[in-house]
Amino acid sequence: MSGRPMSLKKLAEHLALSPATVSLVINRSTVADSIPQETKDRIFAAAGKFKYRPNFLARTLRSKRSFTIGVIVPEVSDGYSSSVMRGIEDYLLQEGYFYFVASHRHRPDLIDEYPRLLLERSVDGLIAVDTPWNLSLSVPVVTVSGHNDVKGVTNIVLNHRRAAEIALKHLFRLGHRHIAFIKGQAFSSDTQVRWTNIERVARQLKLRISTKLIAQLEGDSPSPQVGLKATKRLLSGRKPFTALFAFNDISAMGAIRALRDAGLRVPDDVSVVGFDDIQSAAYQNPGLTTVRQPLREMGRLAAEIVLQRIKRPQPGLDHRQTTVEPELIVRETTCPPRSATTRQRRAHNKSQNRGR
Amino acid sequence: MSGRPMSLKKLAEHLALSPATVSLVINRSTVADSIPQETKDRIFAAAGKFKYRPNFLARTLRSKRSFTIGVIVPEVSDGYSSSVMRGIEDYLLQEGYFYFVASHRHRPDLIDEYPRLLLERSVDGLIAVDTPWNLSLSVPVVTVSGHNDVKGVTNIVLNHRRAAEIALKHLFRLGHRHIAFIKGQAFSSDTQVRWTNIERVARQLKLRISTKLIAQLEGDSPSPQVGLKATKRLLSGRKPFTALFAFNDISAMGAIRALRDAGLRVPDDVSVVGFDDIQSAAYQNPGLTTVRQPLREMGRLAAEIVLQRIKRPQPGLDHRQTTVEPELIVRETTCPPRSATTRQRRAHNKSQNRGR
DNA sequence: GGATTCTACTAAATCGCTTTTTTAGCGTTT
DNA sequence: AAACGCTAAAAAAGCGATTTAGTAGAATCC
Repeated sequence: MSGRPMSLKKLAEHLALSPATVSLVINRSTVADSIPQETKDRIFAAAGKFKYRPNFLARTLRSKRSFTIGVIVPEVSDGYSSSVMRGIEDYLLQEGYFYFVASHRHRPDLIDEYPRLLLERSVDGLIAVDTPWNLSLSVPVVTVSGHNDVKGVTNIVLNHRRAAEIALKHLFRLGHRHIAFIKGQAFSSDTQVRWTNIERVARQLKLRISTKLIAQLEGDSPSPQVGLKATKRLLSGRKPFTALFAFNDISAMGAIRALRDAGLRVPDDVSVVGFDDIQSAAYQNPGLTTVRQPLREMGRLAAEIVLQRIKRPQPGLDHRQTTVEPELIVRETTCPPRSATTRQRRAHNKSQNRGR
Repeated sequence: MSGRPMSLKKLAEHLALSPATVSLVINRSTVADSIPQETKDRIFAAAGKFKYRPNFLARTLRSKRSFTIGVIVPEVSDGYSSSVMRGIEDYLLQEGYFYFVASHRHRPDLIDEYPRLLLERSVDGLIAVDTPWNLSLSVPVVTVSGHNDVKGVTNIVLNHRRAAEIALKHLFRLGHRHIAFIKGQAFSSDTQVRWTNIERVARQLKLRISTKLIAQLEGDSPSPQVGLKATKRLLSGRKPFTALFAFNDISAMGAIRALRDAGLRVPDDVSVVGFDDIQSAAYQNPGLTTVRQPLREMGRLAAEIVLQRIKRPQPGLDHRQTTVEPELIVRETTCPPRSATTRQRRAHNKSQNRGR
């Protein structure tokens, strides 16, 4: 009917009140305490009748709160980010916030640019997922799997020590002694910590990691292709292995494909352990054994923390870290190594026991 | 240094010019044509020096263009939506737009509420992915896989006739005559069209579809679980089938799991065809044969169309439809039916040929 | 009964920009 | 010399809210 949506001014005019009064009442300001209930009722009734909704931009411009969060991810469609986003969204929308998504695909220029652009759009806070982060900004920042100690940034990280432990111990107990590894790409924020912890746990288990059995993911495609290639390099190294610990589920899927293509059976000839437990991991054939990261919970936690920090900024407890726990999900891609290796295992086990 | 970011007013003051002049020059308004280059240079120099960036909200409040799109999806982490979103994002960010994401998980109240909420946030346009749509809004709307004819809404749809054709003909040529089907959930916007076209093509192929071999997905979980359950129902019907055409890849994965659990081999005992070709389809073991929807392209197209309609609204060509083509991706979950069935197939083929 | 405190509001200043309308000065026509 | 048309810029009116400071009138206090 009317040209454009009802504005505060028109509503006030209709009520024969000033815009100030209407605004105060609608926002339940304490200043409006003295206004009689009758008048308040009139205001709410009119607002309802004309379906008055305050103009979001005007309100934000004035009050400096946009109820908007910026989410920066490497890639929206890679299973990892989207699981985290699911958790972020759950909480954010429920709390009346919306969010912008920007995916940088590991391009340094975009990693640089997006935070600025989002800040320009007055986001109240930022969540960065699996993205290297060094910026200290004027709004709260929470990273998921970020490892830099930056002022004003809260990092949500997995207990990587424990993750390495449950995966390696699982393989070790099954009898594997020749384990190959696929490291993450240099740009992934988890690559470094993950590897450091694997080395540490391996030392503790007295497990020797052969440099010939380490391959690194290369290229920024989010597809299993990169894992396939890394595994081919491993295979062409001609040093045998009975198990493979991949950097993530996606690369584990590529690895399995490469192993099959090479005529090896999974898990009979080579056991494979993935990382993340993305949705499709459970529905691989065979089901992928993997180290589960509680991605959705991590996203939710990130959202919770960022909102909490927006609502009441704590000057003291500014930058800190929150750790979440991994869980080993044993499915069908791991089993004890076969035949020849079995004897080897027994021998190993003996010396192990003696060592204790 | 300075408390808050440089504003137009302060910049103008520093230049001893009025805000109006500075605004006009910076926005390259034709009104500023008469202003000498020297002055313009001074303005740009100062803007650069103080890193002046116009306040986004103020600008939007005034000019009524937010350079923001709302994207409504059922679920951010389900492979389908995220592939589409990838395409949407590619184009949008490249064109200087940002987008809000809202996922409704098929809850009718949210499907109702989000468009309003997004409009309140002054989005310039809306993209709805796999979401039933009846609203005619004040901004351009583009749906991906929406099938309602609504004023002001452009639908991007797959050529479903062709999709049914390539899938069924593939199975038919392999010799399958007893094909089971998994229909989509009632809330999915493709369910109806997809099924209508399957029936049409089946008639054309003189292929009888037994009602006992139709199962419908139930429940709104985005996991393969629902496909698994549907397949179990199919299996318990005790009517044998040699092939299964699933509603999507996710349910196909669940179906494969159910078939294996029942001791049936895929594809030797039962061939399976999926739909969508989400990322993980290629990396299933065996690789999933599926009808590929160009999801990313559909997203990109949606973004292109919505921006185009924002930039120059065409009163005449308002609501229309754009069709994209499917492609059959043959991997490893389909093969001719076995032994007993083979004879059957020969017989069938003969009568088929005679029929022509 | 004058001062003080409430009550019930309103005025007006922002927020930071856009955009139409004016203006002031100067050279050119007719 | 009055009228006109440029040029170069400024004034001012929004956009639609929020929020602080203020005020008129009634009630209360001493």
